Order: sequence, then C-alpha cells, then structure tokens
Amino acid sequence: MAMGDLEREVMTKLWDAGEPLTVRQVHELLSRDRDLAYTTVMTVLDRLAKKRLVTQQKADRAYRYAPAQTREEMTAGLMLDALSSTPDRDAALAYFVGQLPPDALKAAIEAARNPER
Amino acid sequence: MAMGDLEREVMTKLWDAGEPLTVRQVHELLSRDRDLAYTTVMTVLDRLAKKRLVTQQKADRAYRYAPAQTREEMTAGLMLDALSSTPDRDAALAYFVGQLPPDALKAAIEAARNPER
DNA sequence: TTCTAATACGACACCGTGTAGTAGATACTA
DNA sequence: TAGTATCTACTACACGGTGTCGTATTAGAA
Repeated sequence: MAMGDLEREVMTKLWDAGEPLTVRQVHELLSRDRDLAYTTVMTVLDRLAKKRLVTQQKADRAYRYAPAQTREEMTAGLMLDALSSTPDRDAALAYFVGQLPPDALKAAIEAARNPER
Repeated sequence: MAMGDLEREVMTKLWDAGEPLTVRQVHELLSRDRDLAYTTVMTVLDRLAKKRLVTQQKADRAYRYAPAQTREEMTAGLMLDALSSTPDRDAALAYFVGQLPPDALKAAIEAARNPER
C-alpha cells in the first residue's frame, strides 16, 4: 500500500515515540518543523488507521495511535511485496542479494538466526 | 517510482517480448484480453519513457520501446528502495531474511556468486 | 450547564493514472 | 501529385489518493 510523505512522517514519529500517541502529541511533534493544522494530523492518522497501518485505541477522552507493525516488519513487508509481484522471484532475489554488500548479508543472516534482541 | 496496473501490464509485454516493440505491437498484444484504444497504449508508453522505465528508439517511421531494465533488476531495485528508505536497514534486512524460505535464500546466494548466464 | 478539547464529516486542490480524441507530420500508393 | 494510411504530439477528462483545513458535533470537566 502506497504512502504519502506526510503519512510517512507521521509513522516515523510514532515509531520513534515507542508508545501510543494522541493526535495532539503527534501534532506537537510535527509542529516543531512545519506549520500544520491539528485536523490535518487527525485526518492523516485516521487514514493510516483505515489502511491498518496504525491501530487506534481509546484512552481517556482521546484516541491513542500506535504503529501496527515495527519499522522492520513494514520494510521487510514492502520488500516481500516487491519480490512477490514478479514471476521470476528466484532471479530477482539472486540479483538483489548480489547488490548487497556481502557482510551486510552475512550479518543479517546471523541476526535472523539468533533470537534477536 | 510507482506504477499503475496498465503500466505494469505494458512492462510485462515488453519483458516477455524480449525485443523492442512498437506501439502497434504492444497494442495488439494487449488487445487480446482487453479493448484498448491505440492512443491509450501510446500515452502509457510515453509516460513510461518519461519515467525512464522504458527506452525509446526510432526505427523506420515508428518508435520502438524496450524496458530500461530487466525484470529482476527492477524488482531488486524496488527492494533496495524499500530497504534504503528506513533508518534501521540492518534490522529490516535481518527481518526480511528471516521471512524467506531458507533454501530460497541459499539458492539465491549461490546464484549470485556464480557468473550467471 | 456551560466550556473545552476531541472527534466526525466534508471539502477542495493537486497529481498520477487510465482512457481516448484530434490535429499534424510522414510516408506509401495509385 | 493527390489521396490514404500510419505515427506521433498534444490535449482532455474522470477518478482515486494525498495534503490540507474548516465546521459541526460530542463528551467529559469545571
């Protein structure tokens, strides 16, 4: 699913926060750089929720929004999408692997094998 | 760079053809399934050329269009784009690798090492 | 109950994409 | 050379996604 620039920025704030945020909080974070209406942020969060990219949970009066996936999960998902959308997956994967710095791949395999964090 | 459904279909025809095709040829290929105006195909090819996804070369009176990249290159490029657009590449790559069937990865590494076709 | 903060809903512009028509150029044919 | 067939160039329009807000409504707080 495609994502616009502002949507991506909002996701970034949510990921960086590490905890569910209210519209107001996201709005304040974004307002450090840019000048955005509160309702703009609300609309974006709402659309992200409709796309199932964030989850919405009511806490007190306000909703709190959290990413539905971690950043890695989403990125890996996009990569898998790209890979799945072609008939020649094997060739594409081979080509992709060939593009990577070899130690990056090695490290990734190592990290994937071990129980993570 | 994003691509629409028809654009993707056209790319598929070009890849499958294995040689540069004229608008007319692409139009005929597509007309087997759907009912499309000649100029529609022309517009799409033109836009793909503007996006540098296909190359245009004049042959005789008509242009011939060919994909700028192989299918694998494009797919791998999309995967790399996804990977590059995130701060935590290592984690994302590790996660991605963990999602793959292990022998798929092994085969890809093997194929990437060997000098290909 | 009145105020305030949050949400719900709608609106509008812009851009990419699917879709196509028309006009102008180019070349083959009779 | 005039007519016809092909191509390309340019324009257009509808539709959906995204950025951007405004107004209306609602639900707690004071």
